[in-house]
Amino acid sequence: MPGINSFQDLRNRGFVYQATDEAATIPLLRKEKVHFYAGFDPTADSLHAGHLLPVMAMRRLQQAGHVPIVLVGGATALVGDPSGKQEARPILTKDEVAANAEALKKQLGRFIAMEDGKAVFVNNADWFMDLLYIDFLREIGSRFSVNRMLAAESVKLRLETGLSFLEFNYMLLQAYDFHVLNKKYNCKLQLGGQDQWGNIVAGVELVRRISQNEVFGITFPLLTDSAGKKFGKTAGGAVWLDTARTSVFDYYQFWRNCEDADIAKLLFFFTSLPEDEIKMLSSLETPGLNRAKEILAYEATALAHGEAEAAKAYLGACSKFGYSDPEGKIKTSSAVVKIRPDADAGLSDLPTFKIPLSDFPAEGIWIIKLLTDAGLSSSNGEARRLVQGGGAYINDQRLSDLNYKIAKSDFNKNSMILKAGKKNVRRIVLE
RNA sequence: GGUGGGGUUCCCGAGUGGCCAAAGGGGGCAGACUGUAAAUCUGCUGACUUCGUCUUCGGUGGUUCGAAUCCACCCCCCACCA
Repeated sequence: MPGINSFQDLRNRGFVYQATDEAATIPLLRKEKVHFYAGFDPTADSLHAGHLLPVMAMRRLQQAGHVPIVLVGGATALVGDPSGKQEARPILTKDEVAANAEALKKQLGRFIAMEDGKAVFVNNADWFMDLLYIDFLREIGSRFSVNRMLAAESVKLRLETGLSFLEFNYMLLQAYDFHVLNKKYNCKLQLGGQDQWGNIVAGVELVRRISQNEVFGITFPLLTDSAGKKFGKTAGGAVWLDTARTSVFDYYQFWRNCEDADIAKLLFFFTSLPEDEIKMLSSLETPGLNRAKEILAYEATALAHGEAEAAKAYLGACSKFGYSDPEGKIKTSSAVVKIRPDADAGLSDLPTFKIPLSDFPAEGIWIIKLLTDAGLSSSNGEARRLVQGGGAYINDQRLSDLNYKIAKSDFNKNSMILKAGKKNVRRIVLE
């Protein structure tokens, strides 16, 4: 890749936490078109924001001309990676895992170009499911030292709370993945989170022992917000890429609501904006910093859900909370500048809950029920507390009457705005 | 298999017959202050048609007017031993 030093690029953007052999990886990525891989275990049917770091790194390397091998762990998900976890996960059925693998593949395709051999998609179920236990033990198991495995940080942690033999095997499986991919695709590099270090090193060593090939690994820092909490979690739990679980609007809002201290880091990781621009944006003073957050939110949302959806979310949010840079004074290469602020167009882009006109009761709709039905609270009790605590708003008027019935007169034409707290908005539409 | 220690509400963790929907902390939600930030302070935090009723303290039975608390059996986890 002439002129591009991919390793340095990753390092500059903060992706590199540890590397097995930095001195060798730098020239490798400069001189060759490298097949590299990262794995995703299909333990759920959707990725969430916490998965995105490796995805973004793969994307960057791909754009620099390297070839990502996206591995979905259809087999390893049946075992469960103990790394970085306090306790064993519930074991999924094979059917669940297979269905999840398909769903993840689809989502990953949005971030990583899959066409024309630009990327390879594999599922490790393809080589694990027919493997014979004794063969595996003899060929692979024999090359592992239990003494060494016990010394691994990820294992040590679990030695205190308990680690089943099933999970203990995970490291061998992941190492074997690397070996298979090295043999089949000449894969030379594995990426993973910081908690994957032990597994990655195991793979590097296994490949060397079996085939004498030199392969490498890079790990990413553990993403936490500045409060040290795990990244990608918010009000309703994880921030999913699946719009059925996390609406585009909420996805946008997740990024928009990041902490000041994290803005530079997040722009580096989750957007493709140039370094200089990111440094400029993240060093802006108060109102400008909010523009930086808008840009982050727009860019991240556009990647996950497309520019059109991201624009809607942007307009919806701005119509509610205001534009932080309405005159476009802040220079940015982001396509967000092309979106025309429109007086009220944004309102219709807010998450909407529809009520058929025919279902509208003559006596009105109990506010508590509507709050719950519209998804702003998870139970009537919670809705009640919300109202009692002064957190419920109808058309931006605080509502304190627990028995309030929403009447047709509360609607503007056929819509009204219902809010739980300042940020959770639902547009209620009669139709 | 033996011995000992455990399984409590989202998590950690108190509670050893009624005052227990269950202390305290964490997390979460909301309010005030703000910039849709952070920090801080305040309130809330099982469900329901909030009068009150119902479900919850590993499981199942039992004792009792009454059990998370006592008894029996069972399941699971941890430590040491084998």
